[in-house]
Amino acid sequence: MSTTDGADADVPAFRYTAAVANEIETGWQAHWADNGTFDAPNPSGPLAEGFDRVAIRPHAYVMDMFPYPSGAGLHVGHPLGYIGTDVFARYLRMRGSNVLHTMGFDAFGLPAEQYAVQTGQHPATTTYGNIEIFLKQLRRLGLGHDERRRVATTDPAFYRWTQWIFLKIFESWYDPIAGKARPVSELIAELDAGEREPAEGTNSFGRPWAELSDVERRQVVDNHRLAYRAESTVNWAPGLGTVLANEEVTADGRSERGNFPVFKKPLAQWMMRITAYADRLVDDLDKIDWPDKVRTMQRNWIGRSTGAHVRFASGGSVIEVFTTRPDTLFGATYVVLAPEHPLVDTLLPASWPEGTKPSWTGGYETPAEAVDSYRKTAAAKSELDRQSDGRAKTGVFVGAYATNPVNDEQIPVFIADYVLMGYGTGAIMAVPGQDERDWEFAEVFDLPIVRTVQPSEGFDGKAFTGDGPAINSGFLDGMEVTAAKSTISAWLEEHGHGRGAVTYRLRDWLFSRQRYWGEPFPVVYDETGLPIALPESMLPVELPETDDFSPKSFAPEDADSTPEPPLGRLSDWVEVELDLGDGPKRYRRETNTMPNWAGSCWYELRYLDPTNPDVLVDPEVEHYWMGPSADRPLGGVELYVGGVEHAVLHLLYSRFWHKVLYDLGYVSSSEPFHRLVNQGYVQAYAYVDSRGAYVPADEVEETPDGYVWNGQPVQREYGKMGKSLKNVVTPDEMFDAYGADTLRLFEMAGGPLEQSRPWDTKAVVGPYRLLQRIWRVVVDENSGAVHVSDDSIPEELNRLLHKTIHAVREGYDSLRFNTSIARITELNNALTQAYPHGGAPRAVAEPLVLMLAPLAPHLAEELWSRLGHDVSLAWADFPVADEALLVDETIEVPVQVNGKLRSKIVVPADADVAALEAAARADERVLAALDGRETRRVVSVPGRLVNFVV
RNA sequence: GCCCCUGUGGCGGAAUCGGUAUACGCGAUGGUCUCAAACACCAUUGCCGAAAGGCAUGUGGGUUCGAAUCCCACCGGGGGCACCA
Repeated sequence: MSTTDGADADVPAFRYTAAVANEIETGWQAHWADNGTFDAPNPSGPLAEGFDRVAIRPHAYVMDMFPYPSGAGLHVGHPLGYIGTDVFARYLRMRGSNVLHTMGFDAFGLPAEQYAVQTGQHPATTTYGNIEIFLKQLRRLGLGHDERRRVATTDPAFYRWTQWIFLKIFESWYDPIAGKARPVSELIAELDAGEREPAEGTNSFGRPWAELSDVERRQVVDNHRLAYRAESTVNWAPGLGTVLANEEVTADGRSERGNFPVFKKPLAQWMMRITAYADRLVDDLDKIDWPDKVRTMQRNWIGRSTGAHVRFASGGSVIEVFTTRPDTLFGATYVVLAPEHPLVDTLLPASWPEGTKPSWTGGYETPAEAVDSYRKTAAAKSELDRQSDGRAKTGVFVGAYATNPVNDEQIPVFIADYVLMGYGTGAIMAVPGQDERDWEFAEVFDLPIVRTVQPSEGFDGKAFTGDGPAINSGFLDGMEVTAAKSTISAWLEEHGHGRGAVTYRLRDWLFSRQRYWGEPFPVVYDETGLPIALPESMLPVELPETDDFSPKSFAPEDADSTPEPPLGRLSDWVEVELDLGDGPKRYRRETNTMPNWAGSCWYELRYLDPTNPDVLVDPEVEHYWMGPSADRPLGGVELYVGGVEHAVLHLLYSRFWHKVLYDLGYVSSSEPFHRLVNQGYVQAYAYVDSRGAYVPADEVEETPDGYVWNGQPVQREYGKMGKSLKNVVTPDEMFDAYGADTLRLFEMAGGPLEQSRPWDTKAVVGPYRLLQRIWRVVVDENSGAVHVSDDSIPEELNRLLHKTIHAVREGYDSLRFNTSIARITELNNALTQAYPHGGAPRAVAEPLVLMLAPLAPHLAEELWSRLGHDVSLAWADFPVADEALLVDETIEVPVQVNGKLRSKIVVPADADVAALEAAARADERVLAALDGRETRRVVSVPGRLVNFVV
């Protein structure tokens, strides 16, 4: 690293060097901490001190996605977003807002536990050690956090409330009529009063509520809960030793963490009824200020499809299918069920009916054998197999026919693995004429194909999925798709053959994990085996101390293994005697723990009121910071910055929890994060030698012949920053070489926050020079004296100052800090040109320092103080541009001939259309370009340009 | 395959109300300072051309007095989804 050394004899004694920067920075960091500079007062409660000072101000909540405190510490890519929110928060504060900006730690979860297992230390020890390292690095960046509000999800005082929220969710059900969550106690009261019967699918006992036993009633109620235990097909990753949520499994059937194979396995697990919120989660996306990309991903993930259920009679049974194209019903030439569909067994005849095509039977003697064999093959197929066989359509006839309700045609019923039990009704009506998958299947099994939509002219494909008039469709003929859909839906309903229906791709959220390092469930089981919520007074249920915290994992491919929660080994903890109101009794504790997403589902609320022992957040405090407003109709955090990788994980789960809390009346906002920005990634070059091995990137030199390391040529690659690529640059290196302000400025100068950019250490000198030059405007490098003057500002410079203020504010407002930096640089360049030996007017120097403050706060504070101010500039007023000075008296206007630039003329700023044209016509270069030709048209736009068309 | 984003000098990027393309920075080149180097400072720097001028925002078309910006098609890069009926 070649940079200046403050002790170097040739360098002026008072130049801004890395050593000076370090001294200034640690000094101001201590000052801020000692004075609570960034403490944001709450309207009430323990953090209310000083609120009267800010009560009439606007307020803003600016937040980062909190980090996972890994053992590796930070590299220069990590703080990009943290610096961005800090700059914005500091700017808003200087614009007069009470700004809440803080940081916490998301510290439960797999990586912390794996790191602990590897190092043989308890996860608590490693986690809190890592948090210390992170805090040191974050502090050194000069982030203006309200440190009183810091939380860690692993702190019992924090997860007490994670457990409390779980209990609220457990004690709630979704009332589809009210369209919101309500307490289970109200459900029970309504059931007891006979005002309501159990919801469809929740009562498997075949008797009404009034005739059920107590235990049966408990089960019926449990089936309504938003947090419930259910036996269902879940994602089991033996290599991790835990089950996973759908969102944590990649498209090729592996775990997102660790890349282990994931198997579908029926297991009893805790689920969260996020599907009850599917509509609201989709609809509210339109009312929040998020990137389209993330909103699209959430919409796709939820996968709402509007269509209809249609009933096909088959023997004595009814097959209900879901379709988004009820208008194509006349073209339904067969029906397909998922192989696991429960109706299949009742449909099976003893033998193949007359006329069964040999290719439909799979070569088996009876339908039962054929179905049995097909099911086995399908079940043995992994996700990977399914993809690798090119999705060739397979299936088998079940030996039964169904009646198409619209034309009474008898159509065959198949099972095939291209129909999924988990979606819709697990059954489809196949319309090969309008569906590509159905077409392929029809070709394989030689099934009839009927077009019911007239393909557009020139269409030469197979299935036609576009819009067009209905054909071969009886009373629908001639209608366009939309009209045909509503007509047939009405017909189906009228004749009792179906009704409009909506289905979702979203599945309920698998909420239990077989890990030690997570929040214990506040749940016990009695002799019935049904869960019982512990009372609030027993919270937190603390994670028991143990050395035996390693997960029980298995060979990654061992699909037959079964999860074993580590807490299950602690029998003294699991078996417990409690008095839950009916005298002391023995109970068994729940031994699963919550997934690492739990804490991050609500931490934005705890920041607001981090020490409140009575409620998770004081409603007045929540309403002040997050309540709905004109700008934020659903409320929520003003700005939330984090990586796009959480688009359907954290950001979906936290919206769900927030909506439950909203329904139950604990918060006034119905969305947690009003505005979301995904910061880009800092990427880095890596270098490989001729054998393909990575060489240390910081030792590679660029020569005219290419890149060279240790005398040998190497190839440049581009990728993530990381140990394995030997290209990590740490903030600490940058602090040593340049100081934190230079690093902050450099990270923000690289482009808009959303944009990924390559790290280029040698470009860091740019911002470093800028800071040196700003320093030099205020401080004499040789004497150390402040050398600004009290002279008045020359007219031209004053106009530049105010234009700069205007542009810099625009940059800050729109999170395009790179443009703010460019304008600050321009102003400073003008100053150093005009006053090369000092003497710049204080009236320019001071606003310059203030404008720089959000980006390079330490240097700005230092200069501000040297300029004679004895109070931190953190709350100083951001400079305001004088509108009158934004427009010049004369302006330069381009003149074009036929759209080509031919000259520029200087005219009064208020020159009108005619004056502008006259001035242009008087210009010699314009005359030459016109060359005496007649102008056919003249476009004269005041303040913009003149264009002659000849 | 479908959907979304994106393409501007050697590099990061400005210019998004359709109105002077390339602000600002890095790098490069020349200079000042220095015994020398580094640092710092000053100047030049889209391409072709001696100049006049011409050509340039992935490619090809279109709309327009005028297009990096709007429309169509194609090509390249990144991301998401992937038998979801």
